[in-house]
Amino acid sequence: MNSTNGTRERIIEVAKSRFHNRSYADVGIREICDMASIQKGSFYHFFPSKRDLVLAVIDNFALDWANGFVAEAFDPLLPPMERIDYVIDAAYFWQRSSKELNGHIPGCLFGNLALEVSTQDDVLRAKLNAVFISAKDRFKDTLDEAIEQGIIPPLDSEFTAEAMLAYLEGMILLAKAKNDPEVIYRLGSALKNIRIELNTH
Amino acid sequence: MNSTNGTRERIIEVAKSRFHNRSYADVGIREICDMASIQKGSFYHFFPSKRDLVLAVIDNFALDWANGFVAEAFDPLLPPMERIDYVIDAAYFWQRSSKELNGHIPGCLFGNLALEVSTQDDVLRAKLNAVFISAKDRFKDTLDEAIEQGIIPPLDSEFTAEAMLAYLEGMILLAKAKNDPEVIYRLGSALKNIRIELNTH
DNA sequence: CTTGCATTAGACCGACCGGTCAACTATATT
DNA sequence: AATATAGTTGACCGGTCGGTCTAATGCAAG
Repeated sequence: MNSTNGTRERIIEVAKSRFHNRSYADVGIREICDMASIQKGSFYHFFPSKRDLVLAVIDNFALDWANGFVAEAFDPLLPPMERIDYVIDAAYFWQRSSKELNGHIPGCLFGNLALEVSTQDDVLRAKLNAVFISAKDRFKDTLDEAIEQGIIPPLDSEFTAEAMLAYLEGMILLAKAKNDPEVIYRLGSALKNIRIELNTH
Repeated sequence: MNSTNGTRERIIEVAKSRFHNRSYADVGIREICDMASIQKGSFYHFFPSKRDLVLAVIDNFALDWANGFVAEAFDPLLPPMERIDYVIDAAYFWQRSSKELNGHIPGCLFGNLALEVSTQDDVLRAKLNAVFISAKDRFKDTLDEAIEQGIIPPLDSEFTAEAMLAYLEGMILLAKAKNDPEVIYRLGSALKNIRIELNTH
């Protein structure tokens, strides 16, 4: 019943890597097929269009992410604010090792795609936004826990979580523009001190 | 001696708008020529390649920026920390009015381009990075002034400035992904409280 | 009026784009 | 063994890509 060769998975894996290291528009179906050692016909057997592929890639990568370093960083056994430091560490080491492998920083796939396609495809944009929302929620839960335990004074955990995500994406953007992972290392310490007070609106 | 028609300037203006609202890869020479009401021959008379065009667009936009809202926001007559608030206001109103005009948030041209091309073209990346560095320097000068006047406690102004820029770009990224300028409004208040202490390295 | 140069026009190029299609093969079910 | 179906092949499609080229303009100086 299950595909034996896992061709579909191979396509997604190749596309994920290519999209992440270059851009959605710059990577063609032909190239993806070549790298997955298949023919175009096979590709279109599994995906109706390039757009459907990138949709699947986003799902796949969001899952990787959730099960991978996000699960590690937001480990409930860690003290809440240490989890936030862990996020920085994970981002730093990931970008650094990517640079060692490929010579350049790929940045965040979701951030890259969001800036590339948001103005052109609202469905894609919404899907990317959903990933950001779930990332924000992780931060929010952590902040709520820290407040409850009296580790940090009360704040607007919803907005602060969003602000932390913004700062994280911004650091990665700047690191990519500099092609220097150390940016994340240098700026990371400020992440957990970001605060948005309650009732300022 | 000077070109009368300003064809070159028209090309840059059109390209700037298209690149900003869509993406570098997605906008073709043909489309730019159509919108500038010229033929391909004219385009290639002024620009050897599409890449040279985007280089010129970056220069042009950086100048617009420096003379426009950056000059306004970093007005030496304003109290230092108010300048930083002004940056947020400017970003917010700009994105909001762009959305009213086009239905979507274009984000920051430099951020968009940086994420799109940084891994593919090192010269382009370096040019974008230079724009970010000069933006960071504006923040740094402001912070140094605020410290000197005793308005804020001493901090690492270089890194804090970089962190502020990262946060700004991150907010814009998230706002674009949500297609909602209010993100900038909501999160903006945290910008001027970002701090990176001295000697933490 | 002529020369010379900057600018413009638009046909044209090969390459590649995303996508289609009919034929073929492998595999599982009956 | 026969059949159905999932997977695969590779030729093919119209269209667009970035870029070239030649010929025709406009215009200013001699």
